[in-house]
Amino acid sequence: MPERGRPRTFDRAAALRRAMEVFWAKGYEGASLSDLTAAMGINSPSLYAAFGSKEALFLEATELYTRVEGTEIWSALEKAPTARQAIEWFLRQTAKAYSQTGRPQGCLIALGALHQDSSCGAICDDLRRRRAENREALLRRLERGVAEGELPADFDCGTAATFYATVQHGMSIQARDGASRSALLETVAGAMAAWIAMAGTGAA
Amino acid sequence: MPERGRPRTFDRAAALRRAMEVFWAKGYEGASLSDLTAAMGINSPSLYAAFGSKEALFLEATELYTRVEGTEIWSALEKAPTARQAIEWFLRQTAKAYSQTGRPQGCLIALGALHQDSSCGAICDDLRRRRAENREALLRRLERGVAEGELPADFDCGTAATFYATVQHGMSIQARDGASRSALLETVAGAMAAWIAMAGTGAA
DNA sequence: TCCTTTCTGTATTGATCGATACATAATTCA
DNA sequence: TGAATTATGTATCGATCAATACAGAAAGGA
Repeated sequence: MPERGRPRTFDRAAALRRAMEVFWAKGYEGASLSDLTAAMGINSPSLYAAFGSKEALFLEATELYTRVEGTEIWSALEKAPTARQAIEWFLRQTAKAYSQTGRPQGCLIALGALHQDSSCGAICDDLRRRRAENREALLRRLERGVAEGELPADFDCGTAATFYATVQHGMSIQARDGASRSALLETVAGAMAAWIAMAGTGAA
Repeated sequence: MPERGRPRTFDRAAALRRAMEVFWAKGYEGASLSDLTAAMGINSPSLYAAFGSKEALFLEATELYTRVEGTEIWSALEKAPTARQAIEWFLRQTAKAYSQTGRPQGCLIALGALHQDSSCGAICDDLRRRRAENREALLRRLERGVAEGELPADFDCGTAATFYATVQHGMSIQARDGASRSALLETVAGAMAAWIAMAGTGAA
């Protein structure tokens, strides 16, 4: 069923990816329509026809970010054979992703919109929800470790999930400050040192 | 030597404090001149006469924040008898400060301006410098712990300072997400668990 | 009292914000 | 081929941005 009317002359998916990069680098409020249209290679009427509004474009961009940029970080959680390795791989992939050159540093979900009082309530709510989901994913993996007997029954999964999620948020700010990969890995080393004490299981 | 000309009719220090609270809640770019003048109870010409520009006002506000709001957090570093207690008090004071009601949550220095690409280069540089100073303060306290024999000679002060500074940054985002004090203290507990492994000294 | 200096309030500046009106171009359907 | 539909480019909308011009008010110095 071919579409009616004049066909679109730009690649919607490619334009969305460019928009994601602009939001990633500048945040929701810091990214102006001029920034977006310039990066996307289109005029504002095309943007509004294809995406609806700046807010809707941002929500699509974060969805793309979650689906594309976060896969290596979060798939590590599932692939790792133990909870301990899951957390360590998760943090190491974070350090790697946050220090890659040629793209914005840190995480769009963590840094995209932190000041609720502005006119971006829905944006802040969406990012907050995604951050909460990240903690939930950590929590589930830790609880699996308890269920499988890797971790003691009294292991405090909630505390550990909160802690590691918070460490990852901090790494976004660290990365924005220009931290090298080795500096980010120092944070990982510190966070994994906590594991030893929390789980009572040594060995590196 | 009395001042020439018509005297100012508002309290400059009180107005600066109001401005600090607005920047704290909304960030540098999110705080408009209208927001600022409304909170300060003055008109924009008075703001410019007294502070110079929005940028200069922000720099004064961060200086005030560092001097007033951070004292309990950073004085804990010096007062604590051991490096271990210094870090723990530092984190506990952070959890307490970041979860106080009736004021913005999280840290102005950590959250005030994270997107450099905007037109706020000097602002971002100033905040980044202050964040680096915070890590340096942690580093000095840890090195003192080594010098005093509390910590082993091969204790990696740099890694630990980076780690704890990053945890504090993460706690700002956690606080912005509405985390309760007990949730922030979970992060503190996780971070202090790392101490046991890093320093090789147990006991709570 | 008059002059100088500084602050205050009103009104406004040019620039930029997010979002659209409108005419034209390009396609499908009948 | 003509009508309907959708996209594009130009040009612009009212609102808001940070920052000021200007005239009047309130002080000290002469």
